[in-house]
Amino acid sequence: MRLEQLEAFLAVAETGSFQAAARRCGVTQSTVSRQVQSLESELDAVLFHRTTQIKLTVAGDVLLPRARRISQDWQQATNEIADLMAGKQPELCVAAIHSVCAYLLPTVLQQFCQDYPQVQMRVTALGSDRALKVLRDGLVDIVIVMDNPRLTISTDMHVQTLYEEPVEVLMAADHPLTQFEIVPWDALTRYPQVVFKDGYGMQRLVQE
Amino acid sequence: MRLEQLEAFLAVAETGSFQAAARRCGVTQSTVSRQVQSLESELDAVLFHRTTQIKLTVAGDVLLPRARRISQDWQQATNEIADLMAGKQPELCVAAIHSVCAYLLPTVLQQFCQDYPQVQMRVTALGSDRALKVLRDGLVDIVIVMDNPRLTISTDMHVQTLYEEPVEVLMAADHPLTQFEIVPWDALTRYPQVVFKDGYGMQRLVQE
DNA sequence: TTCACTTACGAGACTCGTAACGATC
DNA sequence: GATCGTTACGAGTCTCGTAAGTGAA
Repeated sequence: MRLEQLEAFLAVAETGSFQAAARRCGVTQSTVSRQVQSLESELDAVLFHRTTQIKLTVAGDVLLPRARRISQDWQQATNEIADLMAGKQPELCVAAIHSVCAYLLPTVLQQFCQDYPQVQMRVTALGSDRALKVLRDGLVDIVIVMDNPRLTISTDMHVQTLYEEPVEVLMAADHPLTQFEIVPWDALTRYPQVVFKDGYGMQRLVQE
Repeated sequence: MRLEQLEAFLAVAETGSFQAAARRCGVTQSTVSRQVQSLESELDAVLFHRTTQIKLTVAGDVLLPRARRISQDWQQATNEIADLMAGKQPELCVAAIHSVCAYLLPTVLQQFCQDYPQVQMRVTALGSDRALKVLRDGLVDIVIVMDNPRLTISTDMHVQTLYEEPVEVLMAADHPLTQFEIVPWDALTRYPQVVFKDGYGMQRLVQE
């Protein structure tokens, strides 16, 4: 079944004439005629009494309401997706870790708001764990967090790597770790550290 | 939009795999792939994340429920019409004038019930006017009445001539009208007659 | 290498508009 | 004769399965 056949059928049913239907669909009468015929042969049923004035048969009568709903559903789906693509989604909720909110997001958001002025933006700064939870709960549309191997195996969300970032250690000038150009993890574990509290990606990273 | 494209989309969305979808639809994977691509290009939106495991995009998520309903609607329409054609209409209500009920219907009904044993028949004997009224009210599916020119111009019902029937005049052997081979209408009007009461086609015929 | 999706290709089917045809008024 | 639906025809498009290509694990 092709949608145009259904539209042709609807047009004929509603105008009561193949010619008028053809005008409405922007095609030739012969095309409308053939489209309706295709439909009829697919359903194996005559849909119209082709007398002087076109009238629906019983089968046509059965098809009419369903054809209407199918046409509407498709149109609605088309429109919604077109709106989605055009960025007319009414609201976009973003959660991101504090560092991203502070340094990365401002310029991006400015550009985004310029490109899609219709979209209401909502931005929240959250720790990685909490951000993932609200994403899973559907409270936000996207989150920007530190990479976490458990994410990539999760089946119900889509993960995309934005950029790589070196993790740096801040210490006193006479600290023993200054001997390293690149501090190994096991060396790091031998000294007391100041890190984020539980629920933050960095904390999880160091802990592991 | 073609229905098969929508079915392919649904199959992929529900099985999570193009291959499984192809098996379900009874076609090649490449066909499923192309059908989904057609849909995507028509909607101008990507419907699936084609990573290791197939996941719906936001657009795909929007389409899914509508696609389901369209598919169901079409299937239901198909089934209903097929049932209709197979004569599985649960009930057929017929109204006919008394003469037809007495002489014509019995053999026809017997044949019909043999051909379509699933159909519940309801037959009512009514005068022409009353029969037309119950037809218009949707209380019966078809009526068999005497021809009436006002019927053929009526827009909301379909009229089909079944057969022609001579109208005969019954009179005493010594009645003046016996002189005619065919009694003219204006001669008939000059004598008192016994006819049906109001609301019967014959009465209307004579009156006019 | 395997597995899964995409793409290239050629055969066949489909669809369209034009135009001829048929029926009805 | 005018109007309206159907049918024939040829050009162009689409769709399919097969088979080769591509990318990830």
